[in-house]
Amino acid sequence: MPKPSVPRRLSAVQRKEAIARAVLPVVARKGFDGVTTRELAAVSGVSEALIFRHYPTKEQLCAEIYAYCSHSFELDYRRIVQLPPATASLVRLVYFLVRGIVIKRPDHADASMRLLYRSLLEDGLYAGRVFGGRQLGLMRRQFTACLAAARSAGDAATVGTAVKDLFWFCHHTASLVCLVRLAERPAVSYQARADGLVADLTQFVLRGIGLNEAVLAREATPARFKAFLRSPELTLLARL
Amino acid sequence: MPKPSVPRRLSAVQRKEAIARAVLPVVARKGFDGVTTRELAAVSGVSEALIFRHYPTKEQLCAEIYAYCSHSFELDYRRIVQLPPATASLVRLVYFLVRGIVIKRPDHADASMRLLYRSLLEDGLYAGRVFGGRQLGLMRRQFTACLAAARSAGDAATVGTAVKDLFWFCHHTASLVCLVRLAERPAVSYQARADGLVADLTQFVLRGIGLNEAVLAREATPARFKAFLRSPELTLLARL
DNA sequence: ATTATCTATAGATCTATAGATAATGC
DNA sequence: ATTATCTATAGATCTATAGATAATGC
Repeated sequence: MPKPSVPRRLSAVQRKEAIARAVLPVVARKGFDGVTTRELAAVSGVSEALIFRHYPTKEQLCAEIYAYCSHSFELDYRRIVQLPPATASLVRLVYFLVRGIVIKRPDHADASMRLLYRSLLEDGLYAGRVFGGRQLGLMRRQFTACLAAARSAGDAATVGTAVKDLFWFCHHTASLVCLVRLAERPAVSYQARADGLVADLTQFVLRGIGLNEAVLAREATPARFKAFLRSPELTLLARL
Repeated sequence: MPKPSVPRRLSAVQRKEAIARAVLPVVARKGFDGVTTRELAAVSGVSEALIFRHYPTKEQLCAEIYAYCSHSFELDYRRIVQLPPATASLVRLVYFLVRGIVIKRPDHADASMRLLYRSLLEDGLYAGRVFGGRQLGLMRRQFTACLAAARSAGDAATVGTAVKDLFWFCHHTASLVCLVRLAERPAVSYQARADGLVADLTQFVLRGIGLNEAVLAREATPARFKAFLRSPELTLLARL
């Protein structure tokens, strides 16, 4: 827990946000009931009294964290979403989706994933906001358009499942890998590592939604994926 | 919270287990830090003092819950695992795996899923025991044998991903659907419902591991799945 | 003069224990 | 006579507040 060396005097708004930011990872890791206000004060580098000055109750502080975090989920998917609807775009989209979820990110995004899963074990409100939010909504729309294009190009089998559900299945597969790896001692040890795992997962879900082997061999190779990482869509990853 | 009407006097061993059983769903739902010993006493129908007589600390009681629960995960997969290694067996296996995870079960199994996900957000020890346990180990071995058979029969494309990882991907996809539906207000609303969702998921992961469309059309239809439910493997579901 | 911050502490709650009571089995 | 169970309570901890102090901006 990083303790600010000199607890400078800040303006009310600055301090309020500083507290939320400092507290976020701890609450995400230990849960609302798992931390004490004493602890929150310690990681914020201020007294408990000051925390209660900015947030009337511990509960409201935690609510603020969720708000703060769902804002931070506002990622820059624009470049991905602007690609023309086509099979190739679908592969990119899914690759970035999977990679964004699986690859270990800076502590802060890590915390937001924890909050997400924690929310699912509780009221599911925050998770509902994230899953129903603008970002994933845009992704899903693009996914739908691309899959339709892939189907009419003969690149994907038309399956009975609703496209919406297919999107979530892709999302879910990657998400549980993320969750499994959040644990102190990862609960499953995969054969593949890092980029290999992302590649395997991407191929798995692309097959799952019906893309045929010929397309996969052409568009969804590790070499292609590597190339994606050097393409402009990369900006997305930096913030993810 | 069901309160035992007449708190009969039990033998030490019986009471000790009764407490663990009574307390399990509450701890699973609210977490170790989210419940108080007062609450645990209330749902157990005994005094706090009696709980501390049987379990020296709150922590040890919770440890016991995990032990108790991981034992309850010992399911009867034998029938599934005894099927001959073949494409048809693979479809059954995956169907039962997915259904067992997704379909809402009696409260108790629900609780064990919650503990599982909770564990992943913490030390991952319990999850590691479940994932590395005998049951899923047997499933995985059968999965491997069946997939090999399917491949050599020309029913499945041989993909680059390790078979072990493919098994987990199947497992994961279903697991996150389970998690999403554990929340009070389900965070994702799928187009498909209940059995339809299970069928869609099963097809999704079967495609994911490389089974071709011809096989799916033949072996993985809703009608087939329905037939599975009337077959002897059903005993598995009752306990799952 | 205003406002951020701290120290000290109240009041509630939580885990755990001590000692008393009541049910069971020999 | 033994042992399961309860009541009452100690001691620690936790959330939240009151009132004092110190830094900033006019």
